[in-house]
Amino acid sequence: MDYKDTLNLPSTNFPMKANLTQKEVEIMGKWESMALYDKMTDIGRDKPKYILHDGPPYANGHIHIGHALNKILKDIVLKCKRMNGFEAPYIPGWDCHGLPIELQVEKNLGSKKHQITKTEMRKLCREYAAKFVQIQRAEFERLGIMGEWDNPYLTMNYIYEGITARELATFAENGGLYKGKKPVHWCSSCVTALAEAEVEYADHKSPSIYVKFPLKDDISDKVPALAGKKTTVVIWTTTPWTLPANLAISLHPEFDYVAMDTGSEVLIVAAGLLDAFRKGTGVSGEVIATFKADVLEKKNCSHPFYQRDSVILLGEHVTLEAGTGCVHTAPGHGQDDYEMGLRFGLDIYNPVDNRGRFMDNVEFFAGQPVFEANKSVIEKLTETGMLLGVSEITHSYPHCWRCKKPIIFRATEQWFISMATNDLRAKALQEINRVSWIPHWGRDRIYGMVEGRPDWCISRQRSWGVPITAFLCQGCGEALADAAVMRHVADLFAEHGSDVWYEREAADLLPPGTKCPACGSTKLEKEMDILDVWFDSGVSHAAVLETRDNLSSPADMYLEGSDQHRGWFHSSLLVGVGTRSAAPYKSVLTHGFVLDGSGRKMSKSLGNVVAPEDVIKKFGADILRLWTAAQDYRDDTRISQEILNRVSEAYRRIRNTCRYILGNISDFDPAADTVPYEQMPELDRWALHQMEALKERILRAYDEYEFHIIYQMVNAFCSVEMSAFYLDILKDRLYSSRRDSVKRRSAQTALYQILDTLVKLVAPVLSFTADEVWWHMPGKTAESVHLSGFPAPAPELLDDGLVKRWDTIIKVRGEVSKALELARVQKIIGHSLDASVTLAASAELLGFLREYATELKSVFIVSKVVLVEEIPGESVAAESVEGLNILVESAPGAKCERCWCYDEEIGKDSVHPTICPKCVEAVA
RNA sequence: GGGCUUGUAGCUCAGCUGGCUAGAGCACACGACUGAUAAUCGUGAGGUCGAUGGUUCGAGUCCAUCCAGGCCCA
Repeated sequence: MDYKDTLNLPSTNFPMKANLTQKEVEIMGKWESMALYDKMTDIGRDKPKYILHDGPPYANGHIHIGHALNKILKDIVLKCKRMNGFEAPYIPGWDCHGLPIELQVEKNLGSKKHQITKTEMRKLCREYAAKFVQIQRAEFERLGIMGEWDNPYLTMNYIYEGITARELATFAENGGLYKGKKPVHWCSSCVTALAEAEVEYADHKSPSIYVKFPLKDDISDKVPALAGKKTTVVIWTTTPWTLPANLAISLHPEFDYVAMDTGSEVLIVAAGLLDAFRKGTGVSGEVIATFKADVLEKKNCSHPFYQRDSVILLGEHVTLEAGTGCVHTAPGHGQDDYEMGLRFGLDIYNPVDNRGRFMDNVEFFAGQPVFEANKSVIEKLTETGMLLGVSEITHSYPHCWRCKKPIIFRATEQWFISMATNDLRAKALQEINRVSWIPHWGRDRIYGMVEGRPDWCISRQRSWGVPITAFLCQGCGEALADAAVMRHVADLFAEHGSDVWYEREAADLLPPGTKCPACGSTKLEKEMDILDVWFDSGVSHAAVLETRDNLSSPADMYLEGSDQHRGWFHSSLLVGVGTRSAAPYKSVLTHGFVLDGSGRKMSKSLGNVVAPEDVIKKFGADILRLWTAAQDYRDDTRISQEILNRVSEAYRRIRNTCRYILGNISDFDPAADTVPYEQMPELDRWALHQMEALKERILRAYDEYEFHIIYQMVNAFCSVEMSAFYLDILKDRLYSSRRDSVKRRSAQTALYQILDTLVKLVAPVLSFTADEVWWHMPGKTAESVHLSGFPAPAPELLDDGLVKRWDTIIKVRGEVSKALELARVQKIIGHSLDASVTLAASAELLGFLREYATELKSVFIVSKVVLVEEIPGESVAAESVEGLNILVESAPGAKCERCWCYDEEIGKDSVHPTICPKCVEAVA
C-alpha cells in the first residue's frame, strides 16, 4: 500500500516563483477594477485624518531611484497610517514651471527659438510639463503607490497660478515685498540676465592690475611705525572697469597684514601674499610693521580717481590664493561684494546700463562699453599715480551660452521678500522650534539656514513661470505692488491662466481707474520678471491643503530628501510664516540620498546609475519597495546588484514562508476549525507568543518610522522562529496526524493566525505580494489586505514563563543539533530521524527535560530520546549547557513507511505491518 | 573653505546613559534531505568596531586630530 496518499502534504497554487514583473501588472489591474483606492477612502470616512502633503517633483525627465525612494517611503507611511485607523489621503503633485523646462524646450526648438513669442514659448513649456507629468505618473503608479492619480495638483493649473499670485499679494499687503537691487550674470549683447545654468566658463584675457587706495585715517596709535608716513592699501583686480563702482576694500579678520616701506610710501598687503606681490609688481621695501586686519576696520581710504571714500571692511570671503589679501569691493558687481554691501549697509551701486555701457553720469567713462573702459581706467590710474603694476592674465571667465561673449556681473532691480519685515526671520525660527524634525538634527540644519540667509530674491528674468504681478509707473518710475490690484490680477489668472499677463495690455489687467499712488499717472506698464519656482511650490499648502475638502493645513507631515531643508521645507516655511504666521507642517521627515554600492554618488559618467525601471524589470517593484524598507533611510542609502540580490533573497524567504503556511492551511476553515488557546499544545502557544512579540515590535517600528527594523524582524522571524524551528517541527504533526485531529487543527490555527498577522504587517511594504497571499488565504472576506487594518494587539497571547522554559529546550536542541552533525560526519546517520539521542544532565535540567519527555523527539526531529543520569562510555559534552552530555546512535527498530520515524513496534500490526502505531491510528 | 551628517563581518542592520569572548539575518564553505525541491535543515568560517592619539581600572561606546563619503552653501 502506498501510504503517501494518506498524508496531509502541503497543497497550494500560490507559486514559489514570484514572477513579479508580470504578476504586479496583473495585480494593478485587479486593484483598478475593484477601485481599491476609492474603497480605501470610503473605509477612512469618519476616521481621524492623517495628512501627508506631497512635495512636487519637477515635471522633467523620467523618474530616478531617488524619486522611487521618496514616493515609496510616503506610500509606506500612508498605508501604515490607514491600517492604523486613519483617513490618509494622498494627492500627488508636480512642479511645472521653471528654467530647466524652459531650457529644454529652447533646446528642442533649436534656431527657431528666436522667432517665437513669449506666449508661444509658454505654451510649449506647458505641453512639455504635461507630457512628463503623465510619464512620471505611470512610473509612480507602477511602484504600487496609491493615491488620487486622476486628480493631482499641478503648479501650472490655472487655479494654482491664481493662488500663487494671491499669496504674493499677501506679501505686498503686509509690506514684506519690496524692490531692491542684486547682481546677476548679465549678457550685454543679448541684453538679458542669465541663470547659472546658462553661463559657460572659458579662457579669457584680462588685464591684471595692482591699485593703491591711500589711507585717509591715521592708525599710528595702533601701529606706531606708520606715524607720519604716507600709507596706501593695495588691491588687485582683473576687472578694472568695476573700479568706478568701488565702495569698499575687504580684509580678512584673521590674516596678518604687513606695512612695507618702499622709501617713498608705505604699502599694506597681506603677509601671506607679500612675496607674490613683490614678484608681481617689482616693488621692494622693508617690512616695518605686522598687524591684524582689525586695526584697519572701518578706516577710510580715498578712491583712486574719484572724490569719494572707500571703507575698509572685514570679511571671511577674502583668500590668500591671489592678489594682495585686500579685496576691491563693488557691491553692484560681485556676489561676495554684494553680500558685504548688504551686511554693512553699502549702496548696491551699479553705474552700468543694460547694454553694458557706463551711464551718462559716470565721470570720465560715460558711454563707454565696460570692456573697452578697462583701458581708460588704467590710463586714469596712471594719471593719478595710483597704478602699481599692470600685466595681462588668461583665466577662466563666464561667457554667455547663446552668443558666446563674455558676460558681466551687474546689479539690477529685483523683487525681494524681506526677512526683517514682520519679523519673518525671528518668527520662522520660532516655528522651526515647534516642528518635529525627524531625524532631530534636521532642526539644526534648517535653523542655521534660515538664521543666516539674506532676503529672498523672488525675481527671475525668464518666461516660464507665474508673473510678478506688479506694475511700473511710466510717469515717475515708481513700482506699483498694490495688494488689491494684485488680487484682481490673481483672479484673472485663476480664470484664464497666467498667460493673460502676456496676452493683455496692462490697462486690461488693471482694475478700472487704477492710478500711480505716487504721481497719479495712469500710464502703468507690466513688470516682466516672473517668480522663483520655489515660491510656486512654497505656496502649495495654500493652493492644495487649504482648497481640497479632504485636506487641511498644517499637514501632519512633509517627507522629502534632506536637500529640501534648503528647498521646499524652507520656501514653504517662509510663505507659511510670512502669510499665516505658522509653519505649514507639524513634522518633517527627511531621507538621505541614494548612492551606489560603494557609497559614491550616482552619475552618468561613472556609469553607476541604477534606474528604477531596470530594477522593476529585473526584480519587480516589491523588491524595490523591500529595498526601501531595508535601508536606514535617515542616512544615505546604497543600491547595487549585490544589495538587490540580498533583498530579493530575503523576499524569497518571506514568500516561501507564506507559501508553506498557505500549503498547510488549504483545508483549514478558520470559522469552523479554530482550536481554542486552552486546548493548544505548548509549542503552538510558543509560536503565538512569538507572533505577538513580532506584532508589537513591528507596530512600534511603524509608529517610529523605522522601517528597516521591520525588514530585519520579519526576516529573522521567518528564518529563525518559523522555518528553522516551528515549521520544521510541525511537519510531522501536520503531515501524519489525522486530517481533522485536534493536534493538527491546533497547528493550523496557529499557522493561520501567524500568516494573517504577518501578511497584514507586511502589506504597507510588500503591497503586491501581500495581496497575492491574501487572495490565497482561506476564510477571507475583505477584497484586499489593504482594506483591512493592522492586527489588534493581543497581549493575552504572551506567556513569558512558557517562553523561558522553551528557551531551555531550544538551547538543548542546539546542542543536540551539533551532536547530530558529528554523527552525520561519522556516517552514523543521514537524516536526523535516523537517530536515537540519549541525554544526561544535571539533576535540575534532567528533571525539567523529563516533564517534556514525550515531546522531545518531535522537537529534536529524531526517532527516539532517552533521558538518563549518566551515559556509560563515550558521549559528546555540550559546549554551552553545563553538565549536558549527548550520545547519538542509530535509531532502533524499523523505519515507518509513512512518517519515516524509526519505531520498535513496527510489524506488530497485521493490517499495517510497515508503519508505526501512531500512523496505524491515523490511517484507521 | 563653512553648516549639517555618515563610517561595526562580503551585504543590510543591532549594540540604551562606557563593563561581552562585539551580535542578528542574508551571502559564503562543507554536509544532510529529496513529502516546502530553482525549496528546506544542520554545522562552520568571517570583524585590530575608518585611522591615530588621549581620558579611564576598563572605550565600538567619551574627547581631540586626521582620512574617506554625502547633502546644502561658498
